[in-house]
Amino acid sequence: MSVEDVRRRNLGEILRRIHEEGPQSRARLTAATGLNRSTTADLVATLVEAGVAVERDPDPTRRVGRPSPVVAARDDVVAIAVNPEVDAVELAAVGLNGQLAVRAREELDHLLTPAELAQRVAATLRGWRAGALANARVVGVGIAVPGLVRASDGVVRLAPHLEWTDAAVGALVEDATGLPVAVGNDASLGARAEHLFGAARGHDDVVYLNGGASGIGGGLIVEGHLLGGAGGYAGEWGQNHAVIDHEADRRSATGILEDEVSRSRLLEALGLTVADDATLAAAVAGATDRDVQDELARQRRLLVGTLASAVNVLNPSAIVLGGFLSMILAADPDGLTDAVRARAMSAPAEGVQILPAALGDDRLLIGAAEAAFAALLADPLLVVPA
Amino acid sequence: MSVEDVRRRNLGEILRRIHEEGPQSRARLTAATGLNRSTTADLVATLVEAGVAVERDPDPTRRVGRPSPVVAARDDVVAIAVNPEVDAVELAAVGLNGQLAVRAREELDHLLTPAELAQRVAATLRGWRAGALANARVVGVGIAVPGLVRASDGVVRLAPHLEWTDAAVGALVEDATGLPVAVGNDASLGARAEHLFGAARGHDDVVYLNGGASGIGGGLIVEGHLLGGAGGYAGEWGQNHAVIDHEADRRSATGILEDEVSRSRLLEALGLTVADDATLAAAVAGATDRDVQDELARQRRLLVGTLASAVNVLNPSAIVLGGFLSMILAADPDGLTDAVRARAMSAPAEGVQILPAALGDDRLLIGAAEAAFAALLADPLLVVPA
DNA sequence: CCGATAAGTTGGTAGTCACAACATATGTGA
DNA sequence: TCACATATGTTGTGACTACCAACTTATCGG
Repeated sequence: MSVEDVRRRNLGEILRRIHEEGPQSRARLTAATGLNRSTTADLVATLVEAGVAVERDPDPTRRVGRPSPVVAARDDVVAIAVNPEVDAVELAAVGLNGQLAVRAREELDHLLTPAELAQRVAATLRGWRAGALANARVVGVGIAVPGLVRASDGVVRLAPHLEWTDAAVGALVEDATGLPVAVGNDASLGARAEHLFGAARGHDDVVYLNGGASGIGGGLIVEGHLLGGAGGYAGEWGQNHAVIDHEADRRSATGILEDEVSRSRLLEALGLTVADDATLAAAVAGATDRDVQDELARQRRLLVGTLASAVNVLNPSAIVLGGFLSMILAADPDGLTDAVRARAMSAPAEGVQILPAALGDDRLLIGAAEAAFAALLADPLLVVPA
Repeated sequence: MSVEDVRRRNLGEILRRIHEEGPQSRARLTAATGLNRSTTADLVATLVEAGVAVERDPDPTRRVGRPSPVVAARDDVVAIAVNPEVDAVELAAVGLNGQLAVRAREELDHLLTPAELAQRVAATLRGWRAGALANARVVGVGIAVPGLVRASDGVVRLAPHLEWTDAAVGALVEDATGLPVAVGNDASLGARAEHLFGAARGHDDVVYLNGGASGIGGGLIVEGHLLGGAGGYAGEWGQNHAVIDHEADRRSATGILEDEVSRSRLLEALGLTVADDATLAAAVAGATDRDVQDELARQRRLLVGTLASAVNVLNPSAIVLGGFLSMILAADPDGLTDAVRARAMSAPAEGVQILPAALGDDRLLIGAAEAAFAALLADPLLVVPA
């Protein structure tokens, strides 16, 4: 490590703070980083010069002393976030300030191939560059894929619902757009988003589980970092076998968690065939039917086993539940939390909060953009101005 | 981060390398760190001056070029490692070179109190300082406790076999010895030891499970770091509920993993009452009895479920099994590995190795010493010479 | 014995942050 | 309205660290 690395890190830390915490005064940055006033001023000037931050006149405060200028991340520095689904592709341009600048949902009548995805991303980006993003600087593309992703090189090993196997998505999109591309598992990126901007904000050790139509995915935040594992495949809770205390609770032959605790079984109990998450949530909240309550309780029991194990092994300070899992939580928040506390060891359990995910539909796009921003935050001067 | 931090880190990295990898040439350190020759020379000189490293004449090599001096960690810089058990206390002085300088086992006829442990550690240390450690510099004490430990302040929340509850072991031993003390869970420290010097050497993502007489403990290495969790309680696999596919495999009412997969059930199948690990291992290896094979197979089946879940969630590159779990592995290594591969998802499973622990009885002492050395390695100049 | 190779040694340089002294902007109270 | 306290920005200097280039030393092979 050399002296230049110090600057890289300090620039990165300041940029990260204004990115994650929003605009703030130079004085606050000085206090938070422990750097000298003069150093902070110099670093901020460098970030402004590099085109990633702006300084503006201080907000009128009611405090003595010389007002400190407010530093903010530029909203015209953006990452392109992409989330391919079975029946649509969602795209967005997310600013370094955390706001979605543009957003599009392209409905599909067929399954995408990876090559087609690359072309669509490039085409959409061309359109935006001629319009909404005319003056923006695009620093990269982040893609949230529902499947197993080797994060290191952006190869999708297996995405069953998209029917992709060993697809070099990262390389394809890089070629089509000319931009650096980060690819990640959708649930892992969702975990990152909830950690930075959602329910798990401020928690350094987080277990995140998301219940979607196609199963249960997850992500782990360990000491503030998204855990990837050796290959980048970490977080696949759904395929674990559930602990089933009473055989009466079993619904599937295998006992795979996502076969037992599932959105479709919940829909079935409600007598619905299809529903978006909002409709489902309302139906669950309004249900008084005994069958529905029983099914909710059954799924809750199995979920408790998984969460208690996670508490014992990982000792998180927060567990965040998204998708239909948050509805199971909402049906009886204290009951679920108490059950997990009772089943896990007391020391790790006493500190854990179980929370519903706070970010809505934007979660995956924000997470994907975050993956694309990672390089810029690690070294704000590396990415040269357009 | 300031320029001085750069030196701290570079000093720490060099000291860590010679500590973990053993004596090596300055040239090799230069290549490994990417630093300049002159910088490496300067840093090594600083470490020698600080009394933590020595430079000696190069080993005769058969290579052209000027020989490079060999840098080694000093063996007279030691940490005191302590492992309180139910019927004894094990103590050792472990050198920064990784060797055990002195070792003692003090048998007990009663359960220790935390205060008594502190007195014993202080007394033993006084004895050593008058003898074997007369010229050594003791930098700290590391204690491996069989129980839940809050690593931040060294409080043992619960150690059922020692009958300790909320015991401020760290503070007591600090007062008694005047040295900085690190306290950790025994299995977690064992994981660290196996990671640094044992079976998991070179693996950055490791799941370690140890089967002892009192249950199953574990530790997690994530990206090369020991995972502590929010409170420092992470790694308690034993209290998880096992996934029991066939009711015939169940032996306990609760289905708690360490009640099902247990050393005592193995002893029972073998018709033994007590045995040390070596005896047990020999008995397991030599057993041809059908009942023993059945019990081994049953425990193996349940262990497979736990390991497969760990693979899905954590995607480790190695799983290390210690204690009687390594005997279950040894009875059929390929069978266990194949079963885990078959049950876990294929992408994370394809890269995982399941290995027996390589360190013997010294594991906990080495892990405990490592915890005590951590401060010195983070900042080699912080700890002033005695 | 000489050339090739590899590495140690030395003196100078550049980058980075800290610090002190001074300047500036705001609120408070007489 | 004005002096003063407070908080912060600004500027120039200094200390620390690693890098670099040039030189020196040690070994091997022919």
